[in-house]
Amino acid sequence: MDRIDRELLNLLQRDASRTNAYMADEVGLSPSSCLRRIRRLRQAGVIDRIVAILNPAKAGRRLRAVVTVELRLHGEPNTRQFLDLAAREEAVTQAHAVTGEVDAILMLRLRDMEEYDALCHRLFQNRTNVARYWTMMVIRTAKDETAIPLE
Amino acid sequence: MDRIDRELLNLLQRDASRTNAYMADEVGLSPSSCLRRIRRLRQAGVIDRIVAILNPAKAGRRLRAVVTVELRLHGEPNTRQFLDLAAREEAVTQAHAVTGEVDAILMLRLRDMEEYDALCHRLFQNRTNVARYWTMMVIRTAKDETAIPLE
DNA sequence: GCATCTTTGCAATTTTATTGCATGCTGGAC
DNA sequence: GTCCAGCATGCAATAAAATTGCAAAGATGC
Repeated sequence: MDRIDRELLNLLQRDASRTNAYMADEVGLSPSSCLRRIRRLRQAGVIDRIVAILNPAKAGRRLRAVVTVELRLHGEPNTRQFLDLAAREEAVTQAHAVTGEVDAILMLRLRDMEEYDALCHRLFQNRTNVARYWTMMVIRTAKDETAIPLE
Repeated sequence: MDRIDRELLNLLQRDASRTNAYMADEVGLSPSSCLRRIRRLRQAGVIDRIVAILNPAKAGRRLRAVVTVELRLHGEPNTRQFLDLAAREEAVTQAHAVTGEVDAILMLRLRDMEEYDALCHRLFQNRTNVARYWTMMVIRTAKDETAIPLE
């Protein structure tokens, strides 16, 4: 993982649709060397995957929300069980166990409030292990970056 | 945006590194038709970009945190100012204005607690418009999906 | 039902990725 | 400092993939 690898990763994190020749030129390598480095980074698992990022507005998922969740029964197996339940939901894009006043935090992508309502019923009502939850609807997003900063 | 477009988008959201011929076969189209659809989806902005998703652990950003922020002065211009400040930070991967008990929420990717400490000083200390903030360190991530669910 | 505009598949062409191989560089042992 | 082993590199050839023109099929509006 030298300087060139980091440059390549940064390029790929911004736009992975460019040709190998372009990126080779960008980092000052021959196409073959560049390709072999990228392949190595993939096989080593540094690059997890290459994906298309959609425009949420044009894909019909306009609403975004963050939900913090306090569980009734805390501790590992209970938290895990709740997270697994949440992870199965399409609208849940991220599900984390966290430190602090709450036990878990969910990021949602919703079509409308109807979907939110239905989701709440499935995840937070009676039978589940949820004591309380707080929903924050996203008003405006100033930054939304998939790239991980490399030193 | 018919069934085939949605299938293509779903394929691309999971793995955009496959060949056009493979995806054409997957959705039952000829390579040329498939390519033209994908190009159209890109030009229409439905596909925003194609990016590499790195493995955070192997890229040296092991810590993840969610920070909720209550501002001293609420309202549009103040919120915007804070978000813009936060967005300029490398470690901030997401910055949202939200409804609820707090005004903003930040998602962080950190190398270590030292970086967290430095970030807090820059974003939350004295001169800034922050009244209080609550940090939730991510213990475990059960789901972390970039794909947007398409009906 | 007809004319028009769009999408499709095929085949040819162009571009891009991939590989073998010889060379050069790097770091460690002595 | 010198030698050696192990990699990374660039070049050129090859294989694979993307891209385009064109004619036919399909959808849309009147």
